[in-house]
Amino acid sequence: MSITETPTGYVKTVGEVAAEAGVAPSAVRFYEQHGVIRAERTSGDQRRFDDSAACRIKVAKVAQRVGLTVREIADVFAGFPQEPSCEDWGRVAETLIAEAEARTAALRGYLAEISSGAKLCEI
Amino acid sequence: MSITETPTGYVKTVGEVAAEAGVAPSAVRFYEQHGVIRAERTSGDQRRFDDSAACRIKVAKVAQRVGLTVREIADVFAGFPQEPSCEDWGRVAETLIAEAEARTAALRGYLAEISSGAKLCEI
DNA sequence: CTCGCCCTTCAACATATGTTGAAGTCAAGG
DNA sequence: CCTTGACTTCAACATATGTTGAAGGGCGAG
Repeated sequence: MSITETPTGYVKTVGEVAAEAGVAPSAVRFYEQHGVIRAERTSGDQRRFDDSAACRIKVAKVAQRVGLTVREIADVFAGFPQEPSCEDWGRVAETLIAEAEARTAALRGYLAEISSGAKLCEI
Repeated sequence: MSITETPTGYVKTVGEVAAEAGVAPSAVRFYEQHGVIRAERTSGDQRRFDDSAACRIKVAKVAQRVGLTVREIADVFAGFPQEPSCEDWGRVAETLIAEAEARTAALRGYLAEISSGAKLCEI
């Protein structure tokens, strides 16, 4: 009785997700291998992604720009539902922004220490 | 008439700078190769760094955490005086913080777009 | 002047983040 | 059914960021 066909929307191919996310197909496979996105397989062993895949990849690219590794990004998405709600995205957003701000704060703190001539600026 | 001996304070060895900055000597050589720090050479071809070297490296490490590449960090230090004043450090600080905040803003903007259900969150 | 530690270069290795190409398979349109 | 384009895996390559080890040389203390 359970619906086993298209239980969720795993319908997009590698190429479609790649085009949507603005990256190469090889990058899509890379992100899947590293847990940033998830895929089901067709009977012919081809990957099928849901709609959130391209979105996750775009988030990953922006998060990489603030210094998060692919591993760290995958961790943020761990336990993320297949079909995320806007609230789910909101939680991810908070986590990523908090991390970015923590790193910026570390930078700012260290730079303040130096440029105020604290101890490192004994030049 | 010009003073050619110890024109500036290039007196620290690779190992000293490494210990001061908390990195491996190999990393110090790496940063010099990539323009983050500068060295003079002794007659015996050994590197000698000034006091700002360890400081630059520490800044570089923190800047890397917010996503800047070594190349980008070297660019920030391009044209930086050998013997930087606190104002010089202040300018570097402003540049780095501005870049970090720009990247965080990009992350924030993209995430806001998604989690508000704008167009990407048509899940 | 010699001893030992730190320095030198260079090549190989290691990890992260991908890209490219070869060889073969799948799937959708005619 | 058959062609064709997109898919598969796997290995090699590429760049960034370093580390490690070998072979040899400098420099300061005794």
